[in-house]
Amino acid sequence: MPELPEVETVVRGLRAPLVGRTFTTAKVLWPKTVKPLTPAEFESRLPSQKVTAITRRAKYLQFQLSAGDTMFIHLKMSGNLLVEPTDSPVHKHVRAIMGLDNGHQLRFKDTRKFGRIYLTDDPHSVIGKLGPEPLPDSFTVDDFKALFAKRRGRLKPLLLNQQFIAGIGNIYADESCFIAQIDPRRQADTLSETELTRLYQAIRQALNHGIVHKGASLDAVYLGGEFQNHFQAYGRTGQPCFTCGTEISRIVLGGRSTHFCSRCQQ
DNA sequence: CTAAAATCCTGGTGGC
DNA sequence: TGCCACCAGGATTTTA
Repeated sequence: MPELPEVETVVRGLRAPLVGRTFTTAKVLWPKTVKPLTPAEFESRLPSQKVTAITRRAKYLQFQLSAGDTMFIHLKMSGNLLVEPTDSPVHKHVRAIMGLDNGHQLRFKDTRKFGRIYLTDDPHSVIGKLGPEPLPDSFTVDDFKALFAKRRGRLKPLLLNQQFIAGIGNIYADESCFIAQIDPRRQADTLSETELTRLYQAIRQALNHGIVHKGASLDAVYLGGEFQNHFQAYGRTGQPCFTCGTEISRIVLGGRSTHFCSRCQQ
């Protein structure tokens, strides 16, 4: 359940139960979950550290800890974080358990085992190479245009490149291109000033919409609700474009499924 | 330099 | 019901 809006929603939901709490135990059930530490190192280093703040950088959750460490969690494709009573049943896909000082546990559940938990005193080693966050007002349209200077390659893979711009995933890349009415196959250095301005606004609109909507109904999203109704391109292969009625196309671009309207998006 | 393919993993889905 | 190919919201590494 990745992408910036989901991660932001998870962060907001974890602050109340976790900020101010102290970790008392740690158990790694799938060894590769932790980096760069071994499970034994992680299990001895986390306990006694208190959570002082939880923030987000790109698709990473960032836990500020009292001993000066930072714990980053990347959910990748299927990760999720649960706060559950210590005596409650542990789901089979839980990969790490972090005990709290109030009878609860933070449990990292991740079916596909791609997710990672980093514990380090050097945040730069984890998030140092990430591109800019697209949502703060300090990130201007001029900043966005500057990113495209002397960049080659097609547009969509560039939007997915976290070192180029941080936080955009496959869904919001497709949605942003649709909103901006730009073909995701375009060479990045052929976009006009007008198109770049549209794309900048589209990215922020799509991401903000995702945050607002998920904040309101996170449960409905993952219980199989009407979430997909909010997408205009992603996952709508063969269905009519809401703008012109043309069937939405699906192609593979940069190894990722890509959905777009061949008529609206030029 | 771009770019495609392989890799890490499990589970759901749709075709036969 | 079984079997199988294919698909999945990420990101890095390898290969061309």
